[in-house]
Amino acid sequence: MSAIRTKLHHQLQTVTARIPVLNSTAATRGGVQPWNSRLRELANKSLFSEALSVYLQMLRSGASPNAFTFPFALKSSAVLSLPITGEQLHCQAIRTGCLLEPFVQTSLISMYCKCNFVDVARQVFDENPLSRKLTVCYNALIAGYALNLRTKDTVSLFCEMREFGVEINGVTLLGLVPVCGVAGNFGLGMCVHGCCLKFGLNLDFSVGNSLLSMYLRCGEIKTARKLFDELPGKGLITWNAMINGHAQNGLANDVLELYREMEASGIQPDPVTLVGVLSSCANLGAQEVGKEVERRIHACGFLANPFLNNALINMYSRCGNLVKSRQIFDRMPVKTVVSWTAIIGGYGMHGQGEVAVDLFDDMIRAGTIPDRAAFVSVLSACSHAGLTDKGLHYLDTMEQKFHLSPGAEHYSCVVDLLGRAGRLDEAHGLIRTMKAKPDGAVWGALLGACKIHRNVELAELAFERVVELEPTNIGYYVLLSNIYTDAGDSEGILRIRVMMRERKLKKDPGCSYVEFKGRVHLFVSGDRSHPQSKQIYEFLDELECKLKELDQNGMGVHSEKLAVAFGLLNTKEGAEIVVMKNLRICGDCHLFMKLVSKILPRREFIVRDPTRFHHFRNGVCSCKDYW
DNA sequence: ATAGGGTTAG
Repeated sequence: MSAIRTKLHHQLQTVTARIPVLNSTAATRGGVQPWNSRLRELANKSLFSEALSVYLQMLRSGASPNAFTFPFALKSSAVLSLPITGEQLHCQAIRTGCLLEPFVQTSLISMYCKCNFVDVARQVFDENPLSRKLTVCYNALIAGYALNLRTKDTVSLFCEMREFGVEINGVTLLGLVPVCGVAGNFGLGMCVHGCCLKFGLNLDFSVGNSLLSMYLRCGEIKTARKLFDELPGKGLITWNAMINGHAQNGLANDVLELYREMEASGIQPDPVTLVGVLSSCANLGAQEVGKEVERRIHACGFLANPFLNNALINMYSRCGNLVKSRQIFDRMPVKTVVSWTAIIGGYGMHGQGEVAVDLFDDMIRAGTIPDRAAFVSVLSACSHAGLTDKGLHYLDTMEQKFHLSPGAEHYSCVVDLLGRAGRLDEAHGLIRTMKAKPDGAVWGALLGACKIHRNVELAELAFERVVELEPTNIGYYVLLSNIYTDAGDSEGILRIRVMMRERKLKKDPGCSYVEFKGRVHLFVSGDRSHPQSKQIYEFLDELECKLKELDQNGMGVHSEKLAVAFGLLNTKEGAEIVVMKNLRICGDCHLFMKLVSKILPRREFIVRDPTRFHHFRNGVCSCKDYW
């Protein structure tokens, strides 16, 4: 921090030399008032860079800034995160004798906080005794500490405020919220909620919104819902907090429902709303809802919003519509690393690893610096497409060229990569020497590779580790059990079964989702609650009969494939995507789809299993390595 | 006339 301070100080001195010395004649010549109203106008319209250039024009014209000028200019440099400009303003406030004005003081503190110079803000706060009498100054600094997640400083300042008897208002409590949303600080959040009740601020519109997002960030969905229902006025931000909070907790179906509720309540969504909805569509494979959102984006004129475009690319990629996602990507005038990552991930998921890898190289040529997430997408593309050496090369590049230290999420891709290629010892060696702590996914990837290459000994070792890390993940028990099955080791199978019983682990019932006409239908194995389940089962029986004729091995049809039947039943009417979640990727599932496509050769449908999409057209699947 | 807070993508 002191190094940054020194650097800033140096810059401050150089710019101070360039600042024109203001004198009274200059000030009277121009008159500051018209400049101030122009500044206010621009700042109110959020045109902050324009506001700053107006400020510069004002200086050039010879007018002297006064106490009404600085808050606007400081807010502009805060929003644009321009600490150097902010320091210049600080310096000019000193020269013009405006520094001790409460409004200027508060704006300054806030500006330094927003530019991540909280300690400089603290200095400004400490240097002026007036600060300790003003709620607004405390509020600005508390919010600054909280945003930088400095829990201790945030809380001690809040306590000091109470000790000195400075008035606490809604904004004070709002400022505290960011540190409450961090895992482990939930207790603090409860205290803040308690304070809100104590000060009678809990029904304040903004405080309510803030508490809501705090609970959602902590994963306290039920508490959030209760608060939401109690809030007297629900505005755009209330709905946004709710929708995005649910989206981040992976509750995609609830998001779609909330979105409908929001529309019904007559509140128009903004880009922030739609980003959350699109991310849920991506997770559910709900392309129809996604398309509806896209139409809305066009209608509302949000087309230029980069957040929305990235969310659209992600949604179409994950829903298997690579043509659409590529179109949007190509049309984006400014592509960020997030845009590239979304499109690379899309191609990677579909087994088009070569395209993904080429795009990654294009990105680097275009001068975009990849971050850790971008490397995850390219490494996983390599592992899906079997581009072993390419993947190893990227892992190397990541460290050597971009100075990013790979995390467990990167190593799990590379272990998968080596494992699939049969280089099990190298994969094991990598785990032993990797710098990050191996997590369940890393050992799980090795276990999966042992299944492919039938290595029981290494599988047992990997299983031991993975079960230490994720003792309740049933998938790994099933995987080892299948390895024993392949090896004909009936004792092994029994051991796993006993272990699962001792740990009270039960296999979750298989379930699938189907999107149909903007609704996502959930099917659980053995469940007959769907209103159309009678027709679905009849259709399933019909399918099964035909399948038996074709299938000599007698694979049978499980009820967890209900969703597939439902999707096929409605294909004529537009069910586009059949999402098969939690469905084991085993031979019979693939065979099932193959047979279904023979029975229904003219239907076109897409099946998504947990790792990729399979597009069936005229009885043929587009995925090369599918059969 | 001027200050402090809450919701966004991979």
